[in-house]
Amino acid sequence: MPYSASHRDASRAKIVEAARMLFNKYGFQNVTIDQVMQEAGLTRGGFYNHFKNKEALFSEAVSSFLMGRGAEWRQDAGIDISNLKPEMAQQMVDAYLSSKHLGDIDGQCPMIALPSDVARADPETQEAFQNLLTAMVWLLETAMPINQANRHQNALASAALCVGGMVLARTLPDSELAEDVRSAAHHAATQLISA
Amino acid sequence: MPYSASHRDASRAKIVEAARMLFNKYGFQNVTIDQVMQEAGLTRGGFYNHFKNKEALFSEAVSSFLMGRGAEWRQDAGIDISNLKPEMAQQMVDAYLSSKHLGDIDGQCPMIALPSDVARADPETQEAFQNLLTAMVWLLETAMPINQANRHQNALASAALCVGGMVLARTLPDSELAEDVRSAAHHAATQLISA
DNA sequence: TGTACATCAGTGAACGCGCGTTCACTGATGTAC
DNA sequence: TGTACATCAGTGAACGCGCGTTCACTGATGTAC
Repeated sequence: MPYSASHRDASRAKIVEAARMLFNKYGFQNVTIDQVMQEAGLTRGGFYNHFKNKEALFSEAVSSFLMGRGAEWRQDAGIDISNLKPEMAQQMVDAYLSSKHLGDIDGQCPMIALPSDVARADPETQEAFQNLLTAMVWLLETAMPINQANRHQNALASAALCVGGMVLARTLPDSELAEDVRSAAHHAATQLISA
Repeated sequence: MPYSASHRDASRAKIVEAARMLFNKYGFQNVTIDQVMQEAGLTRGGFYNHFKNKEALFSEAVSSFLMGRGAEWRQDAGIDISNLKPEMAQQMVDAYLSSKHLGDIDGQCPMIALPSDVARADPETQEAFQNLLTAMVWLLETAMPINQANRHQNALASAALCVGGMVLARTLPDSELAEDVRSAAHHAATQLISA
C-alpha cells in the first residue's frame, strides 16, 4: 500500500480547499478542474483518483465550509459552538454582516457566494447548503438572549437577513449602496435577536 | 427598408422575453443561444442581428423585468407605482414573500433567481440588477405607513429580507424548511414596515 | 537488515462534445419610378 | 397602379475553442521475505 493513506487524504483536502476558494470567487461553472488541481499543486489527470466528477467536488467544497474555513471564521468571531453563550448570536450577526466578511471573497460563506449555483446543482450539494443554513439557525436560536419569544422564527428571519443583506451587497456595483444595505440588514438583525 | 421596424422590435422583444424566462429557470450559463432563439420562434444565426453577444442579452433580460414581467406582477399584487398608497408596501411584501412567487420560477424576480450569476456578469448587467433593487426600495420606502421613522433604513432591510428569504427558500431542498424560512421572513418584514 | 515486488497516486496527452460566434446565402417586403 | 429593385431580418451550415473526462504510463513507497 504505497503512498500512505494520510498522503492521499492530504491531497484530497488540498483539492477541496482549492475548489472551495475558487468556486467562491468565480462560481461553479467558471472554474476548471485544471485550475483547481493547479491551485492544489497537482495535475489535471489525477483529479479522478479522488472524485467521481466535478459535481461531487462542488458538493464537498460546500460542505467543507462548516468545519473547515467556517470554523476559523467562528473562532475569529469569538464563537465556540461547544460552549455557546447568550451573547454569541449577536457576535454571529456582527461578524456575518461585517464589511470584513463582505470583502473576503475567498473565505466568505458559500450561502453568500453560491446560492444560484447550488439551486441548480445536484441533491448532495443542496443538502450541504441546507446544513450550513440549519447550523446557522441553530446557533442563532441557541445563543439568543434567554428570555426571547419566537426564538426559532426570529432565528430564521435573522438568517434570511444575514444572507440576503450579504448577497445583495456582494452583487451591487455601487459600493456605497452595498454598504447601506449591509448596515441596514445588520441593524435589523440586531433588533430581531435582542429581547 | 423592408421588414418594418415594428417587426424587428417584436422579434427582439420575443428574444428578450424568452431569455428572461430561460435564464431565470436554468441560469445564465446553462441556457444556450439556440434554446433562446428556438423559444422565441427563430433560428440560431439571427441572434447576432439583434445583440452583440450573449452577455448583452443577459443584461437586457434582467433590465426587462422592471417594466415587463414585473409590471404584470405588480398589477397582480394591486400595486400602482404612479399612485402609491401607504398600504402598498405591505402588499409588496405579501406578494414578494408569497408561496406563489416562490413557485413561479419562470416569472419570479431576477434578484431571487440570478444573484450569483449577476455578481459575475458585466457592469451593464449589474446596473440592471441594481435598478431592480433601487426600485423595490423606493417603492417600500414611499409606500410605507406615514408616521414611520428610519424609512430608508427599514426599506433597505425589508428588501434584504425579501430577497434573502426567497433566495434561501428557492435553494433549500427540504420544502418544509423552505416554507418556514419564507414565512419567518414575511413576518419579520411585516414588522419592519409597520409603524 | 536489505532487496524485489506490488500498488496506486500522480502525470500529461488525447478525445470528443457542446456551444458561442461567423458567414454566405435567402427571401419577404417597403420604396422608387 | 404595377413592377423592378434594394435592404436587411432570418437561415442553417461550419468553425474553433475550451473543458470535462479517459487512458496508458510512471514512479514513489509500503510490505513481504
